[in-house]
Amino acid sequence: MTAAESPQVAQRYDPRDVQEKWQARWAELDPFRASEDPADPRERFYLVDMYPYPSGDLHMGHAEAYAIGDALARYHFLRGRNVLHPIGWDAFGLPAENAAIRNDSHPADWTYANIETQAASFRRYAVSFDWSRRLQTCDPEYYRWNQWLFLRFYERGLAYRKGGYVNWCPIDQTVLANEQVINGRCERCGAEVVRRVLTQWYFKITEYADRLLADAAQLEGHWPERVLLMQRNWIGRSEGAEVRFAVEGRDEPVTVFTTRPDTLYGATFFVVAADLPLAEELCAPERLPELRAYVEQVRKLTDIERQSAEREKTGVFLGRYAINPVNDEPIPVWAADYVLPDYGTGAIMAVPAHDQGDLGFARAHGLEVRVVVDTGQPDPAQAGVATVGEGTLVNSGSINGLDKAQAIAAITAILEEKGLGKAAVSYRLRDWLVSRQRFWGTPIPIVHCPSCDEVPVPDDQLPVELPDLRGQDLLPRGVSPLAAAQDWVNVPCPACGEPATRDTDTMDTFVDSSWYMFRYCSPHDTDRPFDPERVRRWAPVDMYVGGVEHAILHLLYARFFTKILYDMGLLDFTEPFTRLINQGQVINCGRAMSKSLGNGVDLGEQIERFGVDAIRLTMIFASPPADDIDWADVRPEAMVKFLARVWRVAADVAAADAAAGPAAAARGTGDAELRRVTHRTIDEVTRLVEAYHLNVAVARLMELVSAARKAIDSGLKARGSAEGPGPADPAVREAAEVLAVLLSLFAPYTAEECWELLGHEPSVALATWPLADPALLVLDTVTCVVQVNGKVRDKLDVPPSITEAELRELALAAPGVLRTLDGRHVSRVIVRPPKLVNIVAA
RNA sequence: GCGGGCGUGGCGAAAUCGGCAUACGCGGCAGGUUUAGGUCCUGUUGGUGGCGACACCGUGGGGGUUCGACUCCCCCCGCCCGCACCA
Repeated sequence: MTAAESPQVAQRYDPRDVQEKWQARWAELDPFRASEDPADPRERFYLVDMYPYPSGDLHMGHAEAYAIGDALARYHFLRGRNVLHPIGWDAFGLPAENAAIRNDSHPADWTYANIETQAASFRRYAVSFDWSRRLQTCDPEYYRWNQWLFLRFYERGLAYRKGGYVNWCPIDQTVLANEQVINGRCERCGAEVVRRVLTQWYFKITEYADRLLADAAQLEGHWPERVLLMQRNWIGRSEGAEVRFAVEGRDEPVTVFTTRPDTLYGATFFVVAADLPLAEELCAPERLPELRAYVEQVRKLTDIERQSAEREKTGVFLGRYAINPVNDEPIPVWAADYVLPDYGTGAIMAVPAHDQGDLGFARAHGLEVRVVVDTGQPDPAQAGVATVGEGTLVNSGSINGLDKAQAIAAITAILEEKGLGKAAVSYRLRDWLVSRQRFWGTPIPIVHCPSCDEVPVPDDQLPVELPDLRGQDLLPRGVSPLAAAQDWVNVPCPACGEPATRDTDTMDTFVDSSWYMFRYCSPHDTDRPFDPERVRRWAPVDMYVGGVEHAILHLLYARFFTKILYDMGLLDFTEPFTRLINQGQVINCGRAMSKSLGNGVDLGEQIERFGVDAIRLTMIFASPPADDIDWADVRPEAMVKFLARVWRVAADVAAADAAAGPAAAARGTGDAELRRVTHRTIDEVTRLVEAYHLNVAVARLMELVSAARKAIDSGLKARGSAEGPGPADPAVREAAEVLAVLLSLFAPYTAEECWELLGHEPSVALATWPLADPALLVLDTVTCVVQVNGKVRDKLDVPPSITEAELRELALAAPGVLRTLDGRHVSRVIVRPPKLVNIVAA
């Protein structure tokens, strides 16, 4: 029997032909709207795909991410849950602004045009969004709540302004948060970041460092392990002690942080970050010119140069001595750039014998290296390798002979007793720098008044809307373009009414994305950022789908916001995303797609060629969700073929029904063998989807299609001789229906076509997920593998209920076993009924 | 350097608990349909040896535990990711 001969199906199936038809029907049906009815008995499920940045049309990466999210969302819909699956746009940001400068237009033009393009693409891509909740962060109705939240943070001391070293991107002409600097480069444009001293707004995320760390335990097992790990590393908690050193010529002692207070006797010099005002303070007057020259030199270095560990360690002696508090020994004070100004206190006690960085400095400048922990390893002064392991304290007065842990406890106790220090914790995490010197973002709702200083804009004056700037007005000048908008900047002080000026910076766009998942719950609320009642119903997000590139930035910030909102009493949970799955990247020929490599693949083109269903299926089938997909390795045409096979099963059933009159066949009857396959498929696909093994789920569907095909063809071949079930068999219809519903997770158009062919309406989206009949999952015979010394020598068909004794006897008599044994002595028989027997022979 | 992850056919990948390695797909091969090519359909496809029944080898390498190891343990090699003077 061949396709060409088949009387059942003459026409060919092209999945591209049915897309428009179903888009129109779905728009009418609106099947995915989440219900807010508190009386709705369905279990709620909240699934969020990370919202896109509207940089143009959707691309291959979006196609993968949303195919995964949509499959899961549709699964929960079909399981009868009240699913919230919203979409929005991360619509503020630099590219819009740069486009506006190029085109002499307003960033909003570019932004909203791209959003419309993407929205249309999402509809074509058949993603099951609740479109009524769509949000865009550049809408004043959205960003006014950024401002509202900023003011609440401000009231709590969590938003504050301070001067200090910041990361400045010379291309984008704005400051960046620490998290946005990757290997010393701007994460957006790749330019080398330089350090500048500026007064900026910060969110006090460091105050939440411990909670961010502790609550990560709740996410264990539900978030990818590496994301949790990256967050833990980023927060970088270290335990140690603060030690106060008196310094000649200064009244106040200088505090240092150390993780190794046990090595205090080994401190042979003292270093302060050269570019900290403290360095000048500590410097002997005659050494000042030298220090200043050095600092000048340091400033010229980029962060990349400065942080290179191979570089010779430079520094200058400040002509002063600090007093080691445990032995009153004077140690020289140096200024150097290997000590960072913004970690710990910006000053350290240097223990060259037991710290590699300090050792490098000591060797470069001829400073003493004194071993105080005997680790049994070679002398660091000779070997050039600091010893950091366990050992016994030596040269350390009262703590001699103790081990590392004992010594840390002892020294800490001594310091505390004498008021010279205490146990302390330090974090690598810095406060989140949120102000930006660019236009297309949320204005910071603060007014600067000559007499009242910082004055919050009153809530009833929110939103502070952006002024109407466009084109050249937006050129980066090192200060925010907002500063040039005189009409906008000059306002009466909300407190005293005298002339004052608005803060001209805008917020980091990561502020927008730190709480959008709550806004989705009541996106049209005009009185507050979100309705706590509704958020309580939906949130936290049950499933969050997005790329691992946000492992630190967005996810850390969103967790931070959630904790603040919890503290404000607006949420009753402390973690925003219960479960997280990362999708991999779509690459091409082994590399990320890029214009410069010319290996880009256009999503729209792929869809034109193969249709939406085939592209979605390609994404899902290629690999597990978290793995990268190399587009050079996949064959969308194979998916087109598969879809046509599925369709042909449904079409054959429909044709057989038409020939036989109205199908009266009873459910639950028909070919038993096919029914078993169908129900096993239901069972397995359900389990696989629950475990996110979507690629394997598709493989199971392919097997079901093959089984259905065989059942149909064998019946046709028989022609009255009743050799096989044929297309009219109820089991075949059952298989086709199950197939349509299960397939709808991945290929909604084809699923709809099949569902319709099988006589159902209006949409497979309103179908129910099938339940496997347990009776059909039990096999009446099982293949038992019989091994001799671990090698398969025979196979037996046995009933699943076979006893150990019976199976043992059968196995020992199996021909393959007898042949292999060839009279050898059987020393042991391991029987695992009903699937395996292993015979151990001499 | 530190931390983490991963190595399975020619390729993408499967393998609940330690129990038939390579499901499913791609590619290849053979056949059918076709005037031909393509499409489509069917079969086949880890390696070596053998006409064959079969035998041996085989999940990066080496060792171990076990009746039995892709799976657990130790050592090594390779690749990927994160952090990288954080005191």
